[in-house]
Amino acid sequence: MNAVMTSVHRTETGLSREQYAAIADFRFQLRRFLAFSESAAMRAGLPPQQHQALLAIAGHRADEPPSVGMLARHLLIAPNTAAELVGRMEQGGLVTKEAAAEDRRRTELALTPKAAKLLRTLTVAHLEELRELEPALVRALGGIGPAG
Amino acid sequence: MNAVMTSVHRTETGLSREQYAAIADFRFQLRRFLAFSESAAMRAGLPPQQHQALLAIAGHRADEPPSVGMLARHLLIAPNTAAELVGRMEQGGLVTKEAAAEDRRRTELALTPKAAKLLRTLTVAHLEELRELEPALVRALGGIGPAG
DNA sequence: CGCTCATATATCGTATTACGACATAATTGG
DNA sequence: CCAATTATGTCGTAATACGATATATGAGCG
Repeated sequence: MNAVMTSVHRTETGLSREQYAAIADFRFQLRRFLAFSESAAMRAGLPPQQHQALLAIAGHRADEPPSVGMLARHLLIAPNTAAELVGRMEQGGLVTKEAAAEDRRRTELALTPKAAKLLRTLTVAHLEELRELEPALVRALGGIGPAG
Repeated sequence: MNAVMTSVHRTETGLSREQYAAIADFRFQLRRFLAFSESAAMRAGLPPQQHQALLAIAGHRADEPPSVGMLARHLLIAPNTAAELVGRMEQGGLVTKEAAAEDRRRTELALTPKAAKLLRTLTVAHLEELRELEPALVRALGGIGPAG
């Protein structure tokens, strides 16, 4: 809104209660979306992180075929954690593992039909929910930067 | 749903690889921010959820004074989980508890000076980081709704 | 008023999962 | 071919959220 610093309730530290409230609200909106996502995944019978893994595999860029390490980078988890996650997903019949042809250290991943179907259902629900939550998210984000 | 279906690479299920990639990218951007936030909190000596609790308390709306239940609602956790969280924060010297005057079932919370200082530092860092990440977040969000 | 029900918080045992430390296999670079 | 690096896998541990349960307080009502 205004270029200069004219917000009310500024404390001695340079941070106003409004700024705390703006960030808190943004985090609340994030939690709302994440809670929806977790709930939807669990209702579909998937631990949330396995849903994220399926999404990362399905949405992988062509230059980086799905692998354990690719999952670790995309999900921002340690490589050994990704290996454990993939192990659970294989047990659940969601992915298949196969040593890569060029570099046999790498384990390439593929979704099973079961996983593809689950992910499709979840994604439809997420697209709808995101279109509903987007305004609140953008508004919350906007309340942080310029407005102060 | 949508009026016309014209996106490329549409699969037999009505979801394109681009849509999966768009949602995956949005989640990746969210994880980047959340990972920054967790890392910043840990570096400050705070478990991430305790940082969120401090933020919720500092940014509380005037009509709902900070309490265990208010935290549960704001952080989207069960009331007993919020009670445990507050217990850990009290042990850590971050909050003080006091039975509310009007309703002695409620436990009202207040930040200690130590917590206020930690939160201020963290918030400054978050404001800066959010201003940097905001474009990527908005772009990722925009890639979902209209573009399909 | 006394009783019952609902609400707010607290406690405890359990389950999930991410990590560090470590191990193994495969590739790379001399 | 050997040393270093990379990719994945295994195992024990730690953190924390939850369900079940308990206690205390408030609210409604005959």
